[in-house]
Amino acid sequence: MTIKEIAQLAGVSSAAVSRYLNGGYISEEKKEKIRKVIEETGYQPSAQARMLRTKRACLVGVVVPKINSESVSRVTAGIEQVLSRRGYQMLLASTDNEPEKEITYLRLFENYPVDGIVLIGTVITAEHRRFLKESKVPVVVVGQYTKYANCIYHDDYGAGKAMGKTVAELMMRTNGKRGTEETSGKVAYIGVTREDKAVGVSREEGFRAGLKASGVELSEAYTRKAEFTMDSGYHAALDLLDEHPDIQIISCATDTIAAGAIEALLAYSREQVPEAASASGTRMMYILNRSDIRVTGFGDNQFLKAVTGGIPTVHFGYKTSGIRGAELLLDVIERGEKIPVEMKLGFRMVNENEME
Amino acid sequence: MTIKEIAQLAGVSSAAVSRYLNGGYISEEKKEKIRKVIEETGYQPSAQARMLRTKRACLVGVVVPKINSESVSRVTAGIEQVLSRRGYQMLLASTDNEPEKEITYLRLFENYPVDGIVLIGTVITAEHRRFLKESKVPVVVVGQYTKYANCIYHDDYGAGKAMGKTVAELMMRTNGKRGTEETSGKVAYIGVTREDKAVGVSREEGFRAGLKASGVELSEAYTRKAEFTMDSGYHAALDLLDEHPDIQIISCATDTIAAGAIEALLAYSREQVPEAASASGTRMMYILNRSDIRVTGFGDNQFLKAVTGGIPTVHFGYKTSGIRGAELLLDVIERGEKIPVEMKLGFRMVNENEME
DNA sequence: CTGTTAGCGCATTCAG
DNA sequence: CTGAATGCGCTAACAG
Repeated sequence: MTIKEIAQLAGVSSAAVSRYLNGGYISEEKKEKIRKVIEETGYQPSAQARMLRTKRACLVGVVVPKINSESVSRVTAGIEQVLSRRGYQMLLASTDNEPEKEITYLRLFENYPVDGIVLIGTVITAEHRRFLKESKVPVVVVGQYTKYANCIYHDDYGAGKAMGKTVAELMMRTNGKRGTEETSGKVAYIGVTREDKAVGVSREEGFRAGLKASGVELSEAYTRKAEFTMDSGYHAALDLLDEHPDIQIISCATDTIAAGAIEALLAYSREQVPEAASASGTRMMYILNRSDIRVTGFGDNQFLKAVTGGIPTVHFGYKTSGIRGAELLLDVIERGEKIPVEMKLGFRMVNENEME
Repeated sequence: MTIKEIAQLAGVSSAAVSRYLNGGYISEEKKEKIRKVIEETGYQPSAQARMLRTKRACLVGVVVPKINSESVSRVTAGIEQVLSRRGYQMLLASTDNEPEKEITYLRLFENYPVDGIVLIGTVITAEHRRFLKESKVPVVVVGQYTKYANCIYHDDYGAGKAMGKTVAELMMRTNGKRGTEETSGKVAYIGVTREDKAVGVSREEGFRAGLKASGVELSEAYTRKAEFTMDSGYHAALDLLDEHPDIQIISCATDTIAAGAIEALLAYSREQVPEAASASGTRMMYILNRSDIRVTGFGDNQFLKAVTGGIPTVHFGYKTSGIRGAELLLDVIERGEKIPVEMKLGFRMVNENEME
């Protein structure tokens, strides 16, 4: 079905049909004829051809690192919220944490009918920068700082620092000492690649600074790097536990990694007290953490909170960043806003006094 | 930048450039010239215009009910795997569990340059059926049975039945009785809307049948309906617990709902033994379930497994359904396969003897 | 091997 | 108000 065929069937010109479709001048009489033909045929105009002409799609593409993530879904929920309110639709492309795929999908969107792109950033490579500089369609980056595009990011350093302080206090409360050898070296950290500036660098540096401010040092032997997966967190934590029996706290760069760490502690407990657990009579009792080890995270994952009761973590305004990001994008799409924007969003500690 | 401009700059025809781009006959000499111009200008062909011509996009659209879901992400992982291997890319559209949005996005994809569509189905309405029947592009439905399109679905009934039997056995082991009043009425079920044929009907009916086969009856007073969210499961479970102090098992239609139920039990335990918990000295000990209540789910969620140690659940071949779905789709896209296919995938019980 | 030509399906002039 | 004509950027014949 093409607009031309509809025009023939209705005995009008294709232009008339086009006007009918787009609200141009047209007589009631022809309007009715066209309406009927369209109804009968079930004709649907090709969005594709329209876009080739108009250069407007009322569509934005969002490139995300992965699909199954609470933080990502909160951001996209925010984006979707403002988009739909303003008559836009949203398409997603998931890169499965492969930066090269990110470029591929950015280019795909660039040459596809989308009016703008939101990149939920992880690693910003030279290729990324080149793209941001040269892109034909407006882009806003969410979750990472960059000077090559409008961006909205979170105060990862501040959040890390706050968490560092919280952890240090926890240690002190437990040990009743301050910065002595007895306490130092007993907090472990599972981070991520430093290529991720927000999570891998700022968050970790902040964490270190927060600890230090309270007189606690994070020793290198007590740190590990993990991927952004539970499984990776599990292995990192296991490794940590094997090598350092004196660990009291395992702080993780994300709640997902923290979930893996909790899994590791669970496995550890089982190993250590298989008899006690199964002989206890109340089979349904799980010991989530080795009694002297606690886990912290970042991201305020609701799932984790539900099933564990909540570990100390940080709430970022993910949904807000999505909202603001979409607004920024629409500003440049619709109003040609040219002034670059960098926006930093705050955070909120969660469960810092958990189990106090 | 258009192909025409490149052609001028390189002193060749636009057709030559097109051939260069698409691997047609072209002399080394011109090839070199064109290569240079393209490099200098950073020209990128408009995928959009190309598709208008070729009617091929090497792209498939996937409509999903939500983004933050392990089952959905496993399906898309499967799809992506075969797609990328065959040179296709994947775009996602999330409907946030609103069936109307599903139609909207299906129509978007229909008129957008995609070669095919995968619908991860929830509710199949009359509108859906109409779309499936009339769609201009091939569609395959994953997760629901339908006769209006190629579909791949899971044995929800069988899985429900197996779970029913498992639960019944659990009850019997615990109570040492079989089908007496003492045991009947003590298993609760949190289901979902019956509009979802797979999860809301088959799974639940199967569950009932499984229980019945073992002499246990599920009484209506012990069932609740929930959305596909943790929060909804939480409230449903709380309600159940309030009304029926004799519940021994809460079976949930999904692991996500089960997570909510676990959260409810946690909240309950806290309420009931606030002193005991905080006075126990080992602050990090969580009691996940009220000692006499267990929770079961469906879906084999890895996150849940990690942090709880694993509840009885069933593993569906989600990734496999994605793989098969994509293969089916490509068969009709590339080879014009016309024979309709319905594929039912099996399941595997997980943790059925958990804490035996 | 190469350039010219003719559309893909639509929206937009521009004369009526 | 309306239709004929033009072209968005590209590819697919077609004749060189």
